[in-house]
Amino acid sequence: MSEIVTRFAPSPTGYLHIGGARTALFNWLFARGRGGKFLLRIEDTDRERSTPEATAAILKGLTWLGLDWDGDVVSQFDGKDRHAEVAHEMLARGTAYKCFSTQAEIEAFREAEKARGVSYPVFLSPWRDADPATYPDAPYVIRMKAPRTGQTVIDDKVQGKVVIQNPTLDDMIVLRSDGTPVYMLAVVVDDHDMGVTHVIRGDDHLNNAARQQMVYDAMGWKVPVWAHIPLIHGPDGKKLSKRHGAVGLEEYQAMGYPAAAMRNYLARLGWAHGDAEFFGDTEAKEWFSLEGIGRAPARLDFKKLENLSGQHIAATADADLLPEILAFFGAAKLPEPSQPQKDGLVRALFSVKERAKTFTELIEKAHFVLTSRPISMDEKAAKSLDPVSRSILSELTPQLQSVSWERDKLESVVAGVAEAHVMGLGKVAGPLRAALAGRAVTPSVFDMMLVLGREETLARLKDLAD
RNA sequence: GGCCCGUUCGUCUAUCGGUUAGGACACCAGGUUUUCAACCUGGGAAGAGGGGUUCGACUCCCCUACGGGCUGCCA
Repeated sequence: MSEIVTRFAPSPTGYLHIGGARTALFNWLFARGRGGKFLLRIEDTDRERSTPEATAAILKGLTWLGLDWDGDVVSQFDGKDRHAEVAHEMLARGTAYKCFSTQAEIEAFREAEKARGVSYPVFLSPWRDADPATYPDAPYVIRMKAPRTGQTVIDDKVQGKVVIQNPTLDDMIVLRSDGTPVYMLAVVVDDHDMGVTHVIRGDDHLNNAARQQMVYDAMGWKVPVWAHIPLIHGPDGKKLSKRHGAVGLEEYQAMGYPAAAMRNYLARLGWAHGDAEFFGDTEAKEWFSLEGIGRAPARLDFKKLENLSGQHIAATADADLLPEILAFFGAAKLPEPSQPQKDGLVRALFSVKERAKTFTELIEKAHFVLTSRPISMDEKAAKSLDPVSRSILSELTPQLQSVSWERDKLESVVAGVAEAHVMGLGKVAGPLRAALAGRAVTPSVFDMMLVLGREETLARLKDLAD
């Protein structure tokens, strides 16, 4: 058994689409789990729509997602001479021919057929079997001489055997009149030349596979294993589009989802391994198989993503979490934290990582170490600091001055004050929370005091008294 | 229009002819609780519809409905 080679081949027409990211992930998991290679090729043969910025965005997205590719990024456009060469080889083999029909002629043919009630006009070029002696001195395209009868069977690992009737397919153009290759030819040539053994891609290419398989056959090349995966839909079940919100992968990073959670979630979208829900790369690589891919399109479910995200944040070691959080600041276009803020974050991490579902939530809860005196109060915090509460806090202050700065000691001091006023701990914790963080949603007040230290804690309480 | 693909709880899915159709997220109720989150207990919730095949169909076949894809000298 030879080595497995997969590839991801996006068009550089914008950002990295979330569906594309999943396709890339599947290819990556399949190759990496079997000691194979995962290649990256940019399908930039459409010069008008391809931009270097888009290519950069795709590489950036893949890098963030943690999908590393083997070798250099291949530009499909760079292979245009090779593609043309193959087209001419097909010509020489008699599996392709020059077609001098103009676009206007073809258009007119389609119009006429439709007017006659033919719903799907198949253009049959008059040049298919023409005598070269009759060739005019005019621009021409090279068309593949596709089989006119019989059927083409795509043996797909996800969709099963898909049968296409050959007469429904016209002789597709492989080389345009300006000598540039068409995508359908370029993919096949590139996949063959790159040694791709498994083509895992969106099922919008399922029909294309038939024509591509014809090219493989025409050139006498080995057909790769096909696996056409269903597309991802929006939460409403419709095709994913911008109105659904996040379609670009970078938006997910900006929303504060860790890459590991994205990999986990995306892997489970349209693929399953029994009841496994929460897992890391090691398991995913080991478990991933083409057989486990579902046949129906899956919808995006942000609630589930969020849940997985929270689990991953909680399960990640502090040391690994920090660089990700710092990268998040950049992705979310937040000002880079200062050194003291970073230090505070490190000390506070234990108190926030298990209660944050995203990095956005995490830094919101870590606000108490990111802010500095005087603490500004949000509305809810200000509301909890009524005169009664303030006076209770002022009673607390002297006791905190002398207590040993340990969690259980702090707890008993605060509980003691609450008891003295015949109230629950919550009645004291609320205002205390506000005093320390200026917010109503924070980690445990005791954790905050521990992180802040005696001096800062007292200073924040004292600010309130003034 | 034609061709191709799909259809299990609200969502992601398990099941690969014989199960009380399982899990996860979400939701509801209760518990725990210093806020949030987490956690514990319990609950409601599914095989699109119709025909076959079979001793027996969510699983196999056909039809319908619905959804998606393709139908370019785009990728």
